[in-house]
Amino acid sequence: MTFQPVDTRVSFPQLEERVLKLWNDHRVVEKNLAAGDRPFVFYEGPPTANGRPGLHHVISRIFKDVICRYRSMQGYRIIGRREGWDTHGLPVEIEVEKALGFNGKPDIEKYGIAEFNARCRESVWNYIQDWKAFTERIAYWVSDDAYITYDNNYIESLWWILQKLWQNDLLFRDYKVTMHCPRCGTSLSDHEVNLGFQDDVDDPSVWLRFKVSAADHTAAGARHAAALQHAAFLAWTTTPWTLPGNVALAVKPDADYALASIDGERVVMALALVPHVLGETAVVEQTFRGDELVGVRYERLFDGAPGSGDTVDEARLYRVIADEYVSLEDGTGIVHIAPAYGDLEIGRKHGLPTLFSVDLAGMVMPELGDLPFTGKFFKEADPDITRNLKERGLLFRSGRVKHSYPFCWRCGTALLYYAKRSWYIRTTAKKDLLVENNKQIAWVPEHIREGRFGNWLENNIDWAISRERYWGTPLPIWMAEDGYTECIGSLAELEQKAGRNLKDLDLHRPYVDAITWEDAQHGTMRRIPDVADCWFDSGAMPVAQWHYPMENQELYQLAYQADYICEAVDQTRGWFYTLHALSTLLFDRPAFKNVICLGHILDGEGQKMSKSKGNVVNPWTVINEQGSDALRWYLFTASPPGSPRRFSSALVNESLRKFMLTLWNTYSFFVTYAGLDGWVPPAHGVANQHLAPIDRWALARLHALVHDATAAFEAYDVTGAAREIEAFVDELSNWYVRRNRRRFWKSEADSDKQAAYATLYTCLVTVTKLAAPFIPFAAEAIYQNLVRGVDAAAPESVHLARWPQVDQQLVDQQLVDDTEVLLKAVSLGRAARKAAGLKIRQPLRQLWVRAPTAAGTDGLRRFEAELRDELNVKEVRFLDSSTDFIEYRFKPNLRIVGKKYGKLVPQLTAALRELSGDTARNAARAVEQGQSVWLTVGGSELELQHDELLVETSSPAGYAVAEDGGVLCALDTALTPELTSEGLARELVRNIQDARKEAGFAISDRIVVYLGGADGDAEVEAMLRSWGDYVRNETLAEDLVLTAPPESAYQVVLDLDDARSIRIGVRRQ
RNA sequence: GGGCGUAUAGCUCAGCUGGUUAGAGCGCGAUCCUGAUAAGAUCGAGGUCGGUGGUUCGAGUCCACCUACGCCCA
Repeated sequence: MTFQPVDTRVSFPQLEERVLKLWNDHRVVEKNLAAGDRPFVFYEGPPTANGRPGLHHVISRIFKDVICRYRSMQGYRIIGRREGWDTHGLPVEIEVEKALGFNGKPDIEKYGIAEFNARCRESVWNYIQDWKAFTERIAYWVSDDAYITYDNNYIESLWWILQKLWQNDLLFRDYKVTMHCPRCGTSLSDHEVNLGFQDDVDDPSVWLRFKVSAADHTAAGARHAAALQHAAFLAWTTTPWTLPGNVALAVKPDADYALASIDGERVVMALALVPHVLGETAVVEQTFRGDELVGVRYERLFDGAPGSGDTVDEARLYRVIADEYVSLEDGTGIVHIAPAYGDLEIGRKHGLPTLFSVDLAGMVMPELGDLPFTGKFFKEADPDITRNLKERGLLFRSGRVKHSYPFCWRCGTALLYYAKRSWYIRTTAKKDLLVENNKQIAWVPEHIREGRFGNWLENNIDWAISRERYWGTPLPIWMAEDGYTECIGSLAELEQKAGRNLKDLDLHRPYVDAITWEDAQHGTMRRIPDVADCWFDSGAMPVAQWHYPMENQELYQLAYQADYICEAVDQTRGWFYTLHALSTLLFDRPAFKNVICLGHILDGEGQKMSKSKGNVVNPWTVINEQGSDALRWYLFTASPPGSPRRFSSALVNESLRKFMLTLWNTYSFFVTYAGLDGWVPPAHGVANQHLAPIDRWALARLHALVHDATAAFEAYDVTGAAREIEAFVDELSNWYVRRNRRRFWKSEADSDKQAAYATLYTCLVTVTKLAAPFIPFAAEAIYQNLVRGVDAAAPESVHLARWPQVDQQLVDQQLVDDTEVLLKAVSLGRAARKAAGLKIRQPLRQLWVRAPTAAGTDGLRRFEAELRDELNVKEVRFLDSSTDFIEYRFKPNLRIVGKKYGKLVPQLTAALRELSGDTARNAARAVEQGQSVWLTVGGSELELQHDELLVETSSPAGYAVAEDGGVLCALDTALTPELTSEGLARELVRNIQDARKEAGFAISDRIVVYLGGADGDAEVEAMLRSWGDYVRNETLAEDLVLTAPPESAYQVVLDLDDARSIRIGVRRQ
């Protein structure tokens, strides 16, 4: 039993296809979904399947996936890891309308709701095959057991929720301003309204007098009523036809208002706007703060008409209110409020009634009384209304204005802002709890909680839930002619009302509309025609996905709150909100505990990807070329999840090369040599005492990684965890493997070699498990070979294996830190060589090295062999302050000193700079030994602690030096003939190796080497006398011949200097 | 118009509660190292840390305002 050979020229897309087959053959997904004991609850935010999956779906699905995989490896059973499909709503209807060539609701009604809804039901599955293939191919592991929002069971649960809200007085009927087309007789969606905005629409612009009433001011306003007698409020509007709907005037509470006189009359308006509106001749008599005017009553312009069935509280009408929403940008700073035609929110906030002036056909209502413009179309009534007001002395000024205004995209008629009866969920009733519950949620990125989401909750308004549409969850509200309503909470209840079996009833329109019953008191009960906002469908999924409470009561007890959800940032006002709102309203608790909120994916230029721009990246292209793992890794590591990211396949390629291939090649290296040696992991592991220091380092580093990656995952810091893993793989490959290659090559199978194998094996297996949630395919392939290949008892998939645990025995932070200093020293040594023009191949006599602290230098001592080898020196010496050939420089450790000495810092820095010679050396010694240093600064003596100083060293003469952050490497550059000779030997070896490789020889081929032109060269001959065996050994040369190579040998030329060269030939034995 | 976020090298990103010479990877140039590697190392070119002002001994970091972009809302 041994490992399968691994090709370094791997094709990840092909490998992934093979892994998919393995998972299918062994039903791994199924087993994984069923595994675990402790519950971990995940909620799937349902996408709509009526479009092709794109890159943004990849990112949200893999961020969902990675956390579930991690938890699963920790032994959790993931509840709710299933598909979910959002199937209702206007976008679906629009698609179907487009396909049928329809032009709005009348076309649909003519076509028939039953047939139309049947088309909608089909259309949501247009791309389901794409979705299924895509989901499998990116390894998003969910069960097929999807919840579907149009399902009867799902709808029944929604009814239960609605009834519960109803019972708690949280579902109510009130006006809602919609954009209404008077000609088509229908409300338009936001989307439709946006289609029909026109700029530069010519409209009237009128300034009006609202005369202060003689009496009946409320207490607050009464104080100033006397001063305001015979004055009028000035207000401005571009829609005179809304004036009969006026119920109040609004001022800005903290703005200044002026009582001004002009041409003998007294008017009230915002002080700041007086010069602009009244001109220079106006005289300000008195000023008030806006909120001082609250309650002042004024004379109505017209008698508006209440909505049918409404009773109007006269006392609340025609008074000044104060609201922050009032702007001083234009107009007079006093705003005419007509809730029926756009100011409904403010009306509700201030408890104002709603009065109408025109009907749904856009005609001025006869209820206003006998007026010259009664029965006219609202736009055409404007001049008549203006004239009427002028005749009554209420018009202050009039003109025309150009602004933007919405028109019906279908028929071009000016739209009406119109308050219609609508159904609301009273979220404001629990606003404080919404805010409180949000504080319990852990958001990634954190700022969403207080920022975007928190703000949204602070400004909460009631949720308008009804839609006058067809393809949606029918609201289960039945109403009698007299307005009596009942809310039905289940199919059983409806059956009881209807008095018959409804098991086969499709709960959608129009079928449900046909269910009526007779109420003894109120007569025939009919369903209201509205359907629910489809955000209600998805927001209710925690309940409805399980058909609770009709089914799954026990399951629901586990799954009533999600441990984790993840969607893109646009869901803060969408799904995140509706989940949160419904959970708080129904159960007083947050719906989810942790949430990752993803930024959007942009194209390479930072532009939003959209079909019209043609810059949409098809995920399949990337998956087929670079593989799902590479794409996943890129998306996990490239930037923090909450940031918008520019996508480029070049960067996916970088992930592939930088991480995937580094891991793969390390794995391949291991398998190659383990295969040659027939090495398999020993049953009882490797005894600790056989581990080399670098093995201990690798294991200490590994367990630090396990700790850090686990901690990052626990904080839902996916990117952090991935970046930790990437850093480790890099060090494993470029330090551990590179340093230890010879231990794997050597022919003796001693304990040292065993230790190397065991160490590398442990690192690879462990890191593979850590990487498994991120790159499920490659991790599986590696695991199958390294673990399953030699241990039939191991879990059959890495995704069924357990998450690695930190082994405290192996943790050694000191060793990890010391190695970091070593790596730094090695890097500096190379820099020093580079600066002196000395190749690494040329051995040097001596290296001097020091770390910033004595302890650091001691840490380096244990790596003397590594330093010698890496930097190719004969001897390593460690510097301390007793060495007198270097100069010391000092800087303050600002992090500590800055706070302590404040303004003294510049002088202190200067004083330290002055230290030199023996004074400096003494100070350096003191710092090294942990003693304090006395220094004269600004005339007084300061005692500086050893950690308040940073010591740097400068170059001794005759040495090649590099220094950074207190680490110093100094190389003795003097060359002896022996050193030169050895350098030449290594140069020769390198050239012969190159020639072997270029000639295409196998690693184990024995060869003959010809050295043409070397015969008689004293330097070369001397070198061969000392180093001939070394050269033969390294290059597997049976023979070194000092003659020109024959034609049959592969040849290269090694230049010794300008005049001399060796013609090297290699030939297989 | 409001809210939130983002802005650091040609590109993608680090930069902890303010602190020492602002870093990494990719790309570019040069050199080196290399019989696991599509890799690695060193050096170099490339930064007014979006702008202006402020607080501070000291600002990429904190504050204010502004600009551009993105998202959401109006």
